Amino acid sequence: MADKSKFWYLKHFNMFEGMDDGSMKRVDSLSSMHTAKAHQPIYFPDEPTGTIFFLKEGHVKISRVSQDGREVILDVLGPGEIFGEVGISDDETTGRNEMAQALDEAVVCTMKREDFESLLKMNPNLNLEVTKRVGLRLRKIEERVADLLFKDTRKRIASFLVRYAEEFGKMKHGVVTVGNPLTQQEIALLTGSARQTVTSTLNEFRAMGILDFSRTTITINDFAKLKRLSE
Amino acid sequence: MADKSKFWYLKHFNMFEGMDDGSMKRVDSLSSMHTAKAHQPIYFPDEPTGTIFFLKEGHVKISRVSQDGREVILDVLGPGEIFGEVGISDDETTGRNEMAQALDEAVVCTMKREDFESLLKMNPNLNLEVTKRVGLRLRKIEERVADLLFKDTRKRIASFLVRYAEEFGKMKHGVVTVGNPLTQQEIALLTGSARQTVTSTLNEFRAMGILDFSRTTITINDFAKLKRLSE
DNA sequence: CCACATATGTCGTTCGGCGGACAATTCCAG
DNA sequence: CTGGAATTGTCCGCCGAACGACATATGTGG
Repeated sequence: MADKSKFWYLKHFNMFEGMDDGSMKRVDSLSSMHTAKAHQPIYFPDEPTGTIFFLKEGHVKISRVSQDGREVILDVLGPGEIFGEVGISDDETTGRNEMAQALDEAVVCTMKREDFESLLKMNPNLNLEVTKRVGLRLRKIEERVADLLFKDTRKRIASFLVRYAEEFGKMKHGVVTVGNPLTQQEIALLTGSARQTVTSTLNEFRAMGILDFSRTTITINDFAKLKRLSE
Repeated sequence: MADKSKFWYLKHFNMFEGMDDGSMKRVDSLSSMHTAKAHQPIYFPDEPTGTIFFLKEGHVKISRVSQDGREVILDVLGPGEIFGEVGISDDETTGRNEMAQALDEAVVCTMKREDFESLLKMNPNLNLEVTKRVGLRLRKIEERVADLLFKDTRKRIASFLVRYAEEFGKMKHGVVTVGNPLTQQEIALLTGSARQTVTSTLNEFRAMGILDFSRTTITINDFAKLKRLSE
């Protein structure tokens, strides 16, 4: 799984590595740390303006709510990811209807966008690192668009499982285990399908011996087969 | 249309502005310029090396082809956009199955990724600018995912027209005109619908007096109404 | 440890819209 | 100007999968 190793590497690479002590102290003084329990929204009332978040531990879902109250999950992020108004311009067209919510116990650092930007200007390597991460996220979501555009529901769900496992899973003796903070309803929102369909598809995959799952964990026994089903 | 002006501004902002002469010369020596006629590919799925492209004039579509030969259009880019392996890591998991193709007469500059990266390291402002652009593209595509996930075909097509007009259109006396290098087939690929559905939806909109169109141009008479239909 | 909330499982109906078939138009090369 | 290629227009049958209804299982707080 050459893909994965790269992805993993990038994600877990400490962004602030290689910074001189002075800058490091500056980072420290400019950022503050927060923790959030599962299902808690990650938005801190005191910081309405552009804020950058660094996800240290746990998982966060980025979602959007439409007028009629329906939710769409745009992305699920893990440790090492940056979110918030990364690289977005000055006024906040943002704040609108996007929200971030902890999926499990999550630890995040926050920093004002202005501060972050000035930090970036002073640290070219850091800046490059950020660009890479955002670029990676761009790829990830492009992949998802491609899925939505030309795969049927079954393939999309398989595809989701593959990518989710590649991103967050742990491989052991050829079996991939993923701790799963997502409900089937949420998987449905991510894959653009109905909750019931997710249920039956998962059960179908289980019946085929491809995977096993409980509420909290997914175990993929036959990764290759799952991958085949997703294409 | 506050949104648009910002978007427009960002896009047309000259990335290399504010660079000192030395760097400017370096940019000049490192990049080369190419032109492509309509339908000409700019790079192919297989293309191995890391190259960055700057779109100076014209429009380019970024698409992907699946095993079974079907095409998905990931994005349509206009002047000022960067594409290629922006911010992607060292080895190229990339080259895979993505391709770029000119939609009309297009002018692009190319540069090797390594050169570009070293340039970025030397020019923090440039780097920040790149990050912003990529971030903007991330937003754009997130918007599209949201559309695909909770709008029906009709709304998606309306939504596409709105965004397309906002990005590339020219407003005059309350009427928006967009030169349109896309075929209905391509609009279908972008919105995740069937060509026939695009045809009839466009005609429906025309019958409603919302817009008018020929093969080469779309004119939107009632932008507000179109926007309402897209939500 | 019990009650209630939340999550998962199953079934059948309904319908948006995909995709085939074919006609009509527009475009372009020769 | 003319014939063929590409694009657009129209009709409709069929199917995937959304959604409602309801049952069961699992977890959580009082």
